[in-house]
Amino acid sequence: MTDRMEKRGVAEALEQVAAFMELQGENVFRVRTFRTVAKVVGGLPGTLREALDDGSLAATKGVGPASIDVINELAATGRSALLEELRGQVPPGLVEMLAISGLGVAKIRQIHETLGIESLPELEAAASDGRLAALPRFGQKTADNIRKSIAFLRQASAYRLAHHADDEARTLVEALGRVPGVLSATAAGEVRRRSEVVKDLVVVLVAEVPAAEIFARLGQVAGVHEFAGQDERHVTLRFVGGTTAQILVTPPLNAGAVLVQATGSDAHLRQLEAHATREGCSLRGAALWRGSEFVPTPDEEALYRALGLAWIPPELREGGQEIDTAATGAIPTLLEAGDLRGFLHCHTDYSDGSNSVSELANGVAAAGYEWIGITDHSQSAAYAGGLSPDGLRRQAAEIAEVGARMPGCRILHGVEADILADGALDYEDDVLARLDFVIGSIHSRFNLTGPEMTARVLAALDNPYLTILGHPTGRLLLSRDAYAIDLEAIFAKAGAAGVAIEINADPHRLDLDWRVLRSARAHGVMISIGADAHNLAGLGNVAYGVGIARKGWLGPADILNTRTAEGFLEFARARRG
DNA sequence: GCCGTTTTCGGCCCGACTGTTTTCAGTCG
Repeated sequence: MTDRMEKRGVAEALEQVAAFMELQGENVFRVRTFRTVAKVVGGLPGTLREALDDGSLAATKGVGPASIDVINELAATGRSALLEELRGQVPPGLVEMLAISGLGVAKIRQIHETLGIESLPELEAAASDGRLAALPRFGQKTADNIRKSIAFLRQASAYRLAHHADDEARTLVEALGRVPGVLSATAAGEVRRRSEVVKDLVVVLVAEVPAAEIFARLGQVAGVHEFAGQDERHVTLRFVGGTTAQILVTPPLNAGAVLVQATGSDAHLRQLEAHATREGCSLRGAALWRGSEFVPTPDEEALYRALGLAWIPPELREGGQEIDTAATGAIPTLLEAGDLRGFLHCHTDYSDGSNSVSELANGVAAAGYEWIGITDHSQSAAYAGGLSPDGLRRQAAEIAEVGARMPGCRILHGVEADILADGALDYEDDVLARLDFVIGSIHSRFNLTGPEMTARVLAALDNPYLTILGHPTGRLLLSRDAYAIDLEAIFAKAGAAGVAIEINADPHRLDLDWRVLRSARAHGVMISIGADAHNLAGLGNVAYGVGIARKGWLGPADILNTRTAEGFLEFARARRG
């Protein structure tokens, strides 16, 4: 198990404790404590073991002795007596219901107590046959919304977020790479394409022995529960816990063809097949053939070269223009993580982040960035501890003080200002003028109509202090759709006005979507990659933002935070006149 | 459950929307 998996497992157990307690009617502040501690554990920069041993976890604000006891037990045994006791007292199906939008603790308890419902299928039935709508303070709309939400959850459950898929794939690749006879193990499919959500885990094994021998050894891999759908090159592994993965085995001579086919989207592979046909070739049986002649493809370059194509980065293999472009040899240089000089969009303990200005700045400097832009929440975001103008002033003083001790990394003072319902930013101009830059984001009133939402954002773009439009569509992957907004209109105005638009790199958001990035650039919009980090672990979000930028064909010059601190400040100042 | 202190007990995030109701409880960000 990787360290990230261990932290995630413990964090999830703590979340479960909180959910069970909440459904039991436990004190809301006790519940909140377990949620807070779960977040802290999930956001630890190093391993859980280190944080327990050096006392840093126990010293973290919000983490007390009762939590440490539970975490110690989970770390040592993988179990928690507290959680198991709670499981015996509350039907686990009720916890699943907490994920349904519009259902909170009170309604779930009401449903449980009056209708005896303990599972999602039972709830779905009651929402359809009128029993739910007949309950006091329920109605037809509530029942319909619950039905819709259950359907959405079922559909979403086939996918996982990119960072979860990454962790699973990494664990799998490590384990499979150690199987005797395996020369290399590579995650393919959506993980390798750096997709925002992942349905299928696919791993390609290059082996020096026949596939059958490898298959015979897979049963010994830790956690493998059963095999399914086996043929001569391919097997589906099912793991304890329900994860499944497609495993492909290839001899070295064919590794390129197999990896290409295991990586590309259906659309990419269809286009590739059509291109191969025009070249007098075909991809059959996971190999490349020119007429009836077998063409060896020891790596991907060999396959693409044989078809008269430049190698295509996996992120681009989505069936867009990549094959036509590769035929002319003009695949652009894509953004690399190392191109980023500045770290943008992070929250400190001044609002809802868990680290101090100094801790974050040091973490960012250690990660090799030249500058960091601190952006806590603004005053209207009361639930996130948003800063009053006075809070901003105190933070400015602390940033100046910390900055004086850190010559290697410049600390810029920004804010993530709410865009209010009328499009105004959440401070008066004189407050915004004191900041180095401003990210504007929507955090409330999501239910405006498309035209209203568009007008709201267009109005915000008129504010000369706005530097970057944050998470522009508000989507939460697998949980909340983007709000209705006319992105083309936003792009046109932002491009003309010199406002950058964010790729929010939080793996729950990845917003802008990669599919619209080329259109944004065509309108002259500068793109920034915002980590939206709430703790040191959030520094790792940037990799997902880089993946999305690459999927959108963006290069270093398209990205605002590849500039020096001074270059970035010039961009911000250019609008202020 | 945790914190902080005017320290061992009181307070902890709050305003707006939704669907129900006909004045507001529950949910959400």
